Amino acid sequence: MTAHDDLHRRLLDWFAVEARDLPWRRDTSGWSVLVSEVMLQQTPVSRVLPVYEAWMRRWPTPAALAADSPGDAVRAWGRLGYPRRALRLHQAAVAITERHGGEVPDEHAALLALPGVGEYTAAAVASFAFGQRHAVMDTNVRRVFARVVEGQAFPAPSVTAAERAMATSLLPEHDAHRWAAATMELGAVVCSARSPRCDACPVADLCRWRAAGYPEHDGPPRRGQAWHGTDRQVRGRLMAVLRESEGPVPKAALDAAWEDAQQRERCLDSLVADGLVDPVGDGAYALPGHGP
DNA sequence: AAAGCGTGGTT
DNA sequence: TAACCAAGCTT
Repeated sequence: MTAHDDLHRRLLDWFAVEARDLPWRRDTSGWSVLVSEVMLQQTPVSRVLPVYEAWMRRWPTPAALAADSPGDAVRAWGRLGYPRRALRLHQAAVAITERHGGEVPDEHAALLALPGVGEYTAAAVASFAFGQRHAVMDTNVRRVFARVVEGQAFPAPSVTAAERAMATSLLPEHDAHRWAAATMELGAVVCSARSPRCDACPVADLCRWRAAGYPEHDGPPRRGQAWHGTDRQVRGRLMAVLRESEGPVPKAALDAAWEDAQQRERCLDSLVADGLVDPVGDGAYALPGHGP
């Protein structure tokens, strides 16, 4: 019986009782898990739920999504944010249909090769859909390990080699996928960034951060993202106009979305370059249609 | 490898 | 209220 075994058992027992009943935990097919993971990138569960339900009803398989246009995906994405994720999920559906016979691949490397799938998402799908053993390191897991294991308030800005080695060494031999889900869940509902609920934590007495008296974060400043007046805000305005319209919109409709013409044009150009907007002629613009 | 990329709820 | 935060990825 090692210290790790104790940590594992407590978190797994806690998770068995406290796990939220989420739709992507009921339907753990590769497609369900992939869709949910992409939607959850930088986006809270509460906002993903309704979009996820509608999405899976409309496109129950990768082939179904691949058969519709990228613009349909972007419109269905609604206000989840980062609409390039919708584009990449559509591209992933096309790749899965063409290269993998319509089945979400179960190999980490094949998952990683899909558009919009990075290290975290590949590990998450391999774990949650296919029961494999991977270090799944999202913002929740990283914060939990930083606190419980390292005694620090927050992890480094990006994953370090040492951090990955530590997470890998903590992986249990069995039930690693459940361990991944449990540590994520703890970070999401108990060991939160702003106000951790240590009174409800199953491993509070093992936590080095707690034992050290909750020292403040001492690393490089955690940078927030500017918003007002940025290109991101302008791009969001332009996309909202296109999303809310059935078909193509005249340039004038986009011009009304932002005062500064130079910035507006730059953003429109960047959206076209990103494939999120199609110039359809006669000065009109639309969400991307089917390819040529 | 640092910076860009949406949106809205919480503090 | 401004700042922070949310199951990251890409270039």
